[in-house]
Amino acid sequence: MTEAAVRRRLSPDQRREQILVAAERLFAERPYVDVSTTELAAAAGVARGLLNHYFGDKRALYLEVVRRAALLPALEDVPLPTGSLAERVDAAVHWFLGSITPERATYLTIGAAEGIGDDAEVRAILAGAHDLAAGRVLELVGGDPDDAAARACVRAFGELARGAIREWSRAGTLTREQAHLLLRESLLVIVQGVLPGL
Amino acid sequence: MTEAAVRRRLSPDQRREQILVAAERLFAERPYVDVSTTELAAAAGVARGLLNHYFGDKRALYLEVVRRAALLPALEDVPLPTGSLAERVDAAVHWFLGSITPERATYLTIGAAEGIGDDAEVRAILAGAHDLAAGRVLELVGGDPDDAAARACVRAFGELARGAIREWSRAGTLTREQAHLLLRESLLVIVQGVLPGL
DNA sequence: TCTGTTATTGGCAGCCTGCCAATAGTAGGG
DNA sequence: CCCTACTATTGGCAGGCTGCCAATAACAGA
Repeated sequence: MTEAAVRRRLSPDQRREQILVAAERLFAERPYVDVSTTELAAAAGVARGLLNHYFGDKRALYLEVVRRAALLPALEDVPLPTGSLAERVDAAVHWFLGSITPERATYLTIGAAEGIGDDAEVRAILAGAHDLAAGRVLELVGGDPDDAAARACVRAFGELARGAIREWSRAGTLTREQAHLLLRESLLVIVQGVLPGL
Repeated sequence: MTEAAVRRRLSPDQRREQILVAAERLFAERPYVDVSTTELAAAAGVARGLLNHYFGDKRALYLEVVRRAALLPALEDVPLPTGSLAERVDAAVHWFLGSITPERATYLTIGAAEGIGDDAEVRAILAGAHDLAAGRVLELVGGDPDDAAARACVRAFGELARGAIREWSRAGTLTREQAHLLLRESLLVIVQGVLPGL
């Protein structure tokens, strides 16, 4: 590849974004250790040292990528639905399923293929993002977002939701309708059969 | 520590086991990259080169540890319960919750705190173990283990189960009874409200 | 055009990993 | 009891990767 060897000077924000985009792609398709900083720099069309300049070290860059990927569904806002409980539950499920588009597929690889290893910082990032999404769902279905136990239940439901979405969107073992059915019925019974009994 | 510097010669099986035990501990409490082979060897009381001799490379050792940890609950067998559907569901949930003892806590860190990164081999290991557990649950509740869609639903339920167990056993945000209630009601509605509608 | 600012680069030093030849426990035969 | 063959085990070498830092060169403003 006869790359443009001319050194161009971008604004820090642009350069930062450029590096993050390249890093997100590489980190998503291969495990952390298999992606070298040399490779990251090449993919971003940048000298290796610049990664350290902008992010400190490789790990910090990685954490930034994880943060952005994890927050994807939680960021978009959705109008609070009205109607019966069944309708609000359906709307919540619809939102969650719809928030996973092909170009957001990176979200699905989160925590799905890594092994053991207790990384406190990564755990905090994921926990925060998942909790945010859980709070959103709890609002949508008309629950109390300040009820710690209820929130924990919905966080656990989030695991079910991500699992179902992976079965549908990656494995192809469920259709979207089947995933929707699974999540709707489960969330409904949680809201009206489990939360009151806590 | 004035370690026993005497070089002792063990049987390959013993040495292998000794290394695996040490590696499981280290890999469980810190991310892969932060655990050096030097450290692994020291923890096992062994020269660094011996790791390569027994496992090939660091990654292979790691995969072996993941494999053992992931298979923990799936390995123990449980008698098929009899009685009503509700009773069988309850028994299945009880088995899953009971399979997570403190000394098996490593199981809970699986896929819970690492970030993104699509590792095909790790994914295959985890998928196999989770599918095994799903098949077990499907048998316990009297479903058809050969129904691909049903199996996918129960695999997704497995995610909920691991999430609930983490909320209970690690975060402490749910009591065991609450986790049990959540899983029982969810599994019940899946078996009788979702699976028939596929 | 020139100059100051700072985005960007290239190379150095240290650590980690995989490999391999050398070493030394240990069992079994004499 | 000694000695030898087998092989478990070690230590060091070479290559690659990472973090750091001083040198360089775009670009804006005067």
